[in-house]
Amino acid sequence: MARPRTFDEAGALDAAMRVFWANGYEATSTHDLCVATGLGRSSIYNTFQSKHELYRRALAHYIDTMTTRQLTLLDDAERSPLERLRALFADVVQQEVEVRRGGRSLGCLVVNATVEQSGRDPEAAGMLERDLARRLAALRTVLAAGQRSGEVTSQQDPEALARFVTAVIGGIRVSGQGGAEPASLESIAQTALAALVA
Amino acid sequence: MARPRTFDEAGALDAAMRVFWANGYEATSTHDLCVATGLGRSSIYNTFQSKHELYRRALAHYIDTMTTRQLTLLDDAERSPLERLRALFADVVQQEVEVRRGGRSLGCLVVNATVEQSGRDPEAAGMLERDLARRLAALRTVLAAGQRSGEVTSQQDPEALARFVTAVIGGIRVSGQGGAEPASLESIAQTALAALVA
DNA sequence: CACATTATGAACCGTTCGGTTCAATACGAG
DNA sequence: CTCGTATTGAACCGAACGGTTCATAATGTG
Repeated sequence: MARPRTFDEAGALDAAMRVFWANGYEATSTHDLCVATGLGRSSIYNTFQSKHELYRRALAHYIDTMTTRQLTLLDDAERSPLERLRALFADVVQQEVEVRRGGRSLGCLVVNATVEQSGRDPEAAGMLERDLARRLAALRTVLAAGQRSGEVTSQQDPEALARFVTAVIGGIRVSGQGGAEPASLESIAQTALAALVA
Repeated sequence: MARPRTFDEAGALDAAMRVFWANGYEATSTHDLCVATGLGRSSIYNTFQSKHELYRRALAHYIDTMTTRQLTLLDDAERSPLERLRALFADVVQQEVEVRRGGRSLGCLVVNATVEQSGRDPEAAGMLERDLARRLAALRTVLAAGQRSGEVTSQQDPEALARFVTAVIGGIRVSGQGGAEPASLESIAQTALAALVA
């Protein structure tokens, strides 16, 4: 056969994802990607075709990890709908605290990409739209279940409440990037949750 | 004396602000700034020193316009605290609808700068921190007044509620950039407001 | 052990970047 | 009218950009 790779493609993708997450697309140079992944330029271009394609795959990798995790929380049949929502908020806050560097969080790559790229890169915009649709659908389901069981307010329909939850989560992410303390993020989540109870 | 300017510095600054708002800092080239302002390179560098300094001034200009407008709404002695908060949310939603291009909003330059620059540009981070502090202070005041008059829930202290309002506004902005319909943004604001009433 | 095949790093490519220089120009004060 | 000053656009600068080329090195297979 031929000479085998000496690096792990999945590991390189994960490293690239973290660079895009921390710096955004435009501020990340191909040199940055080489340093972060430990690969040479030709290995990167051999494996991922272009910076843009690597970004696409990094974003897909992030979405896959993050949304899978959140949908798992929202589908947890062991908990009541409200408990699942509480778990979702707790997960978001915890994650914001975990990715803190120098007093600020890195936020969420999905939010960062929405802000930086959705108006400029139709391909990224499409990925973000499909991801949002999945998350909204899962939220609508759990919110509707909560309304049926009487735990969740019926003052608005599940679609509106799902949009609200999504917006608050995005707001928590931006607040974390703005330097808000973990306790502040928790209180935001708590206020949002209180708004959802019947 | 000497040869006078043929352009309006304030107008050029406003045009530059819109480019940074739409494209972000990194994706905006000095050529883009020349086209948007109608100035030549030397005029831009004569007047604003550098791309970074022009960004700083553009961000300051945005903050000045936006926060002044919001603080005016929050300080309106003619309205009750809750009505002021309602007016603030309405203003945010209306603005998101107004700056829609190609089905998505441009969001808010303050949010965009927080996401793109706060972890990378300490000067921008400082401006954003000071602006956030001003907005939080105004919100605390009106929320505390609402609690005294019984309009606003006392389940959380004014600081926590102010953080919540700020987060939801940021979330509305990101949702607008993600392509949410105006009606969705309105329902988010409505849900947030409902969470604030006693 | 030799071959076919792939990975790799260094050197290279044209372009664009942010920024500067400079000669030509335009104007108000004297 | 002239002089000094400031503005302007075009030409220019070195550096960094994303991306390619290519000679070299490394390997499983026959």
